[in-house]
Amino acid sequence: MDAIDLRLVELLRTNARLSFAELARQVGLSAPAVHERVGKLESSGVIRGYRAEVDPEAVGLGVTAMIGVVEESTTDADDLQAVLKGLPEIESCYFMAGVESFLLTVRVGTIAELERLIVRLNRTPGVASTRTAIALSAKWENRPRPLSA
Amino acid sequence: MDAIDLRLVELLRTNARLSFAELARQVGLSAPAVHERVGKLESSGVIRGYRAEVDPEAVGLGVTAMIGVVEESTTDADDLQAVLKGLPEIESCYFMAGVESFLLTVRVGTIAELERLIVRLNRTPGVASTRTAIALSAKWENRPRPLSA
DNA sequence: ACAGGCCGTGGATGCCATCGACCTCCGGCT
DNA sequence: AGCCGGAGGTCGATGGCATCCACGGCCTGT
Repeated sequence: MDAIDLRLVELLRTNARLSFAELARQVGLSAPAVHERVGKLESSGVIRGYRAEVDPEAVGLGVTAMIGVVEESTTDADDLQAVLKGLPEIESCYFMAGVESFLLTVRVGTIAELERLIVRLNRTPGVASTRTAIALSAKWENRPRPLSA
Repeated sequence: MDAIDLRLVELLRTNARLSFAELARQVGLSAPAVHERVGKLESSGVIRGYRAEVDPEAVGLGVTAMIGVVEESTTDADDLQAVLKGLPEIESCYFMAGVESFLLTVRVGTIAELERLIVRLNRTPGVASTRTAIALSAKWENRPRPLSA
């Protein structure tokens, strides 16, 4: 993980579809060398995958919300996590410090769908309560931070 | 935006580095046809870009937190948003319903860095107060939701 | 019926991905 | 010091891919 690897990560973070030849030009190595480095970054888990970033509204997921989940004290967080994983509306799931054990970012098509999701969450065993905040708009999301280090 | 477009979006969302030839095989069209469709999806804004997903710890950003920002009533949200945009630690920024006008997801290397960021936020004009919650771990992030519609 | 636009296909061409052979540097051992 | 082995690089070759272009079929409105 040297400076060139970091540079490759940054380039791919900004545009995951750059060709190896183009990456090679940017970092001053040959294409096979870059190919091998990127392969190692992938298999070592530094690069987890490549995602197209899509306008959520364009695919019918215009409603974004954050839901804090407080657990019942009797239950196991792992069990609850497993249940949450089965809900496709949950885009991200963080285990948090604080009263709310989980913070979920959720993407649905309509407010009605959000309501159904909240009801379902409150009914699932292990959930004591939820608190949801609705995003009116995303100013920006998943902005890649310049990697200086 | 027909079923084939949706399929292409879903494929690229899962693996943004698929070749046009491979996409073509998956959807049953020719490579040039797919090339043209994807080009239109990009220029119409459905596809915003392609991002490598990186293990944050591997690039020295092991601390994730969510910060709610409540605005002073006298200030303009746009001005505050502009200031926030200048802080590279802020990965995502949502304008929210509720007391906290903005919800930020933040990525830093150390707790000390987080502390400095919070202090800076509280000092910026227009910010009345902040509330931060620290993520102990990310169970999953930016999971692509299967697009059935 | 027909003209025009949209969207597709197929072929051609130059670039790219990827493999293998080899080179170079460096650290550790004899 | 000299040697050995490994890591990581370059170069050249080759097969596949991206991309341009000409062409054709189908829907739609006249």
